Amino acid sequence: MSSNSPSANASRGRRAGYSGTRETVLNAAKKRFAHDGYTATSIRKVAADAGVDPALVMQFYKSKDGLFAASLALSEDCLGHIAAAFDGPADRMGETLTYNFLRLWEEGADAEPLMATLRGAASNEVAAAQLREFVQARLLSVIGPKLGEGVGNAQRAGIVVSMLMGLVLSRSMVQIPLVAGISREELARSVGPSIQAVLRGR
Amino acid sequence: MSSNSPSANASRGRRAGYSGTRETVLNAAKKRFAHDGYTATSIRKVAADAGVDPALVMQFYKSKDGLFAASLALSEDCLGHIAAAFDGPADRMGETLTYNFLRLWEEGADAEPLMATLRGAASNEVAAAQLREFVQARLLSVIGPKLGEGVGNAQRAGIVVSMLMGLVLSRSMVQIPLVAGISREELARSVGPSIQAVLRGR
DNA sequence: TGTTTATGTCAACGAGTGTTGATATATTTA
DNA sequence: TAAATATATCAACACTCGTTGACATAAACA
Repeated sequence: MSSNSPSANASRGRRAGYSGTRETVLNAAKKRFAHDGYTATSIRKVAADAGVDPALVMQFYKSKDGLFAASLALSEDCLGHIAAAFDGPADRMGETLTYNFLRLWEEGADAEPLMATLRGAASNEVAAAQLREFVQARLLSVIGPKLGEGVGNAQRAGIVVSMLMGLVLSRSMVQIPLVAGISREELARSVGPSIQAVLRGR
Repeated sequence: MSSNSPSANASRGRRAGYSGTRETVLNAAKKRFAHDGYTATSIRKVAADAGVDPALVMQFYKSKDGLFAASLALSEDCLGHIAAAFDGPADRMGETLTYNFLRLWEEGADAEPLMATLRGAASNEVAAAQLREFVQARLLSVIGPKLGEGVGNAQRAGIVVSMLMGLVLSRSMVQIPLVAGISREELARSVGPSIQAVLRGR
């Protein structure tokens, strides 16, 4: 398979050509961590999924924790859609926020890292810390400013995020039929006004 | 240490005398499963916590799954306090429900089994199924009748329970300071009206 | 008494774990 | 070309895991 073109396999963003096996391994790891949790995911399984020797995974990511950390990395504009929820019509803010929050966790590039973080938090302190930091620091730094500086505003934002994570939990992890069976649109419509009420503090 | 009294160690409720080691082991298992999750909990650790040989744990509970199942068992009147929430003043139903729900997961005899179920659901299908059943069947059989038979009432009850589990998640598992730092009373006061709104369907 | 059952310990099995070092090939660079 | 680096495989290490069978003691029962 020798090609005379100098950089035939230029994968976007990588420094040089080489192979794209690193990403294949990382994608397999993201899937495993997101579906099986931290402890139940083994380097050997990830390697098998990627069709690669386990030692190569270690060579790429140093340790299981290194691979896990790489699997939890979020995209740059991860919170873009969350922030955008506050730019729409003010009276439907709660609904838009709910819809976009669920969407963030359920599809797109950040869905698997976020689910891996959530599942991992059940048995891995690093994942719990990352989720804690994601909610308390990053998410609230986006939502907070939209609420002004009223007393207890940050607290109410934390409560809202917690409740929305509860919906994610029921839908994607526990898969409670009554909640998982509803479309995002309908769910956001049902919950939106109440979310908005909590956010605004009545 | 020989005592001449014939039945010195009569543990309450057990058929005969013997020792109370079974309960000691079960309590150790509940703690481990509730704090570390299913996969990270090993029979050897539980045995060590209980000061006992691992083989004895197997003899008592047959397998790790047997021990896990026993650790998830809930008390008989587990849902009593949840039902009681609907007997108080109607205008504070959401607040009372929230308070009692959080209380159920955070203290008392059922707190550890419930947390073990929640943590276990992240990596163990049995635990996920049990949590699913607990919410969809048992919890809703208590809440549902209190809401009458309006269209979508069960769905809204499922949503409420999911959101309340989100609060538990943030407080006890992820320990997000903003949410874990609030007292149950204050949290129930903040969230109560909105919970009630979701429950009633506006 | 003797028999049965419950309680408890010990050593070991096979399997899976994260991790390492040696080694071989392919690609890039000089 | 040759040197250097990246990619990849293999076998093996020390360890933990759930589980088992043999064996010992203690209590309950006949």
